[in-house]
Amino acid sequence: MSALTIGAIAKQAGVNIETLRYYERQGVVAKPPRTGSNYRIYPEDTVRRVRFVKRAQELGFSLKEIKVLLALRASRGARCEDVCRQAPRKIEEIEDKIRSLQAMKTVLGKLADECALTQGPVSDCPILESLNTNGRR
Amino acid sequence: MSALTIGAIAKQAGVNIETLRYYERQGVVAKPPRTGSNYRIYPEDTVRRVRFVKRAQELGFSLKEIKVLLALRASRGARCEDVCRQAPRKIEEIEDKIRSLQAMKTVLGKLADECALTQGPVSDCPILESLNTNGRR
DNA sequence: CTTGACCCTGGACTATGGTCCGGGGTTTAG
DNA sequence: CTAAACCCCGGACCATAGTCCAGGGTCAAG
Repeated sequence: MSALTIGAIAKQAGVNIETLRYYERQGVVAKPPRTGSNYRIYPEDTVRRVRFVKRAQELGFSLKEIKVLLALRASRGARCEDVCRQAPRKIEEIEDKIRSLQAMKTVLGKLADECALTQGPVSDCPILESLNTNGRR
Repeated sequence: MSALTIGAIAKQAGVNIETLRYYERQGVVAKPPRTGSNYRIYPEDTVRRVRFVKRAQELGFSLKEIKVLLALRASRGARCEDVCRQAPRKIEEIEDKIRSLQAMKTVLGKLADECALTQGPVSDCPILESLNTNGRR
């Protein structure tokens, strides 16, 4: 039920074995205990943690940032508030990204709408016009 | 009013000169004409284009993707629709990113709320609990 | 007890997105 | 005219996030 080899973790988490070793070097995944023959043996929930890392990456967090996110738990001497104070800052960062993406979506959406009304050649294309700068090549 | 040197563009767009030359190599910024002494002279709107690139990058688009975005205009033989068909796909990608970010924001927000109610030591911290896996170092 | 699947390490290699450097020409202000 | 400031190119170098490889040990089935 516990004690998985690196290969099993990799398979379950959908990552390369090398990636796990890399994460270990980078400190985003705990150094697991070793068997007598020096094999890593991971607690089962490592899979969850790796998936968390992957998810966070998809959201634009770097490994360094993810380490910070996870370090929310690492401060052994801290009190809950010390840890949880970090959350709002991260939330704001996320909100900023969302706002930026929404702005871009709006722009693209508007252009696409205008496009739908324009049956002409490229020269009339609203998207092209909006990106209009100069010729490439 | 037009004809800016690379240094002027860089300054106005807030990027390094090297970055502009790099963008040129990568094809995200048009190769500008040269003076007799081989200096690049850029049309003024290059600044807008570079800013667009920077903005798009902040939204998680790679230079390659940005090239595609900009290539919406490059297809000389295409009609408007051919170009604008690309937009919805990009919009969906953006929406996916937004959804992911919102999900993460929700999770973080919930945890932060729980945190506010928890005056205890780290051992009681909801964030730590949620990230709970195993010890590092 | 051998074979294949798995694991170990250290180091090289990849791609992306720049950034810096040397060596050398140009332009402009004093 | 000269010096500072600017530009050119090619190539090295950096960080991030992996990925691969060589050379070698381990484990489980037959």
